[in-house]
Amino acid sequence: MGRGKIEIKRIENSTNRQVTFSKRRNGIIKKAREISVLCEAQVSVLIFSSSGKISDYCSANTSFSRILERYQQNCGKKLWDANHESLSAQIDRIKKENDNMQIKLRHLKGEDLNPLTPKELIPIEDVLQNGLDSVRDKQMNYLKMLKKNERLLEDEQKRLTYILHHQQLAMEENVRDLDLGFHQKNGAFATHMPMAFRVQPIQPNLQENK
Amino acid sequence: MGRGKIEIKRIENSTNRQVTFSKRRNGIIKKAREISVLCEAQVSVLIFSSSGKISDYCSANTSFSRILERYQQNCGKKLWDANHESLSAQIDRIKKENDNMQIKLRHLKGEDLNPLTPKELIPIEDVLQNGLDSVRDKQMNYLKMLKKNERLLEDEQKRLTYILHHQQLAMEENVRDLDLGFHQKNGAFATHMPMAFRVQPIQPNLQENK
DNA sequence: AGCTATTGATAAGA
DNA sequence: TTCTTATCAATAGCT
Repeated sequence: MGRGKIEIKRIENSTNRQVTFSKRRNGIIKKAREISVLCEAQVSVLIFSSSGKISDYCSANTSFSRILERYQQNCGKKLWDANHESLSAQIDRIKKENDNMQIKLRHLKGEDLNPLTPKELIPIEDVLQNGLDSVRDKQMNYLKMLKKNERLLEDEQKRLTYILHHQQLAMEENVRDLDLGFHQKNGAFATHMPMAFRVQPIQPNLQENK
Repeated sequence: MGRGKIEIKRIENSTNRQVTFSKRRNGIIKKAREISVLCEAQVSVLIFSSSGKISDYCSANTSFSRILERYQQNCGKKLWDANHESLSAQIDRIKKENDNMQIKLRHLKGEDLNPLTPKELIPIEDVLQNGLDSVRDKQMNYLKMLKKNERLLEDEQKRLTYILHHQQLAMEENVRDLDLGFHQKNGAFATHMPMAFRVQPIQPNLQENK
């Protein structure tokens, strides 16, 4: 069909090949559409050009997924071996791992110990003992830390009380100064004020007189 | 192309439809083969007739799997949603489960306890204590059983010794009888033999005089 | 299944 | 890429 008959073998001329690809691809997809309408067929067509361009067709009344699934069911061939199989294998592997961990967990919880021999109980006991030691060690650390914090808070409280005391002394002195009247200069007056501003309740590390 | 033009719509006559399907299906597959040879294209065609008959074509230089994989990679569409997705989801679910168990196991082993609060340490401690109690309980049971077995074996040994003793007595008596000559009947002679056959070292439960 | 008149597809050229 | 068109291929209706 065309101006001349052509042999069915690779078209060497690249441009020609590209053009022919385009035309024939359209033809195939048109045919696919026609047969699916005329004969109520379900058709899926996937075409990759040599340059990697992709074209596809799928009957209107279905989807690629459904066609593939149906194909696989009907003829037993595994279409997506690579993917499906590897995923299945992965699932099996993880499930196995899961089961093993489940068993270990159960054993550590003291469940399902009956089928175990005394020899198998020993490592379990060791792990439990170690775990218990670690947990209790950790708890002791927390306790120590709490006590330490308590001590620090006490110290801080003492410090604040001390500062408060001095502040009060300073204020009392100010009041006395005011009572004496304004014969003194501001410069002298100011020497007492910094004491009040230097009280910063929290952040003992920033205190110069720590 | 044919003796008359036809509209592209469902062919009502069933026989006709079937025939047309056959012809056109062959046509499409032929076209697919041609384009794949002429243009170095990779082509996949799947066709289901309305009666469920399946036909397929795949370029010689590749496979369905590869084409599907390539298709999925190139155009992002997920071909096997139903399968692939569900498998992926399953894997994710199991992996999550796995991770959780792994964490629990680590905690029970006394690892990775640092990020835990004291409050979170308490149930872990409880589980460990329970597990340890169970394991040690089990070990105690085994010990008891061992001791019990030991006692049973001792009893059995005593019994055997006793039987052996009687057997020896019987044999001595037999020897004495033989020395006296054969004036006695076999019946009387036989009364002593059963003692020997009744010695069955193991299986104390089957013994009448247990 | 074959046959063949007819329509459809397309190779080559623009 | 698209259009045109001469030519070949596919196939509808029959047997």
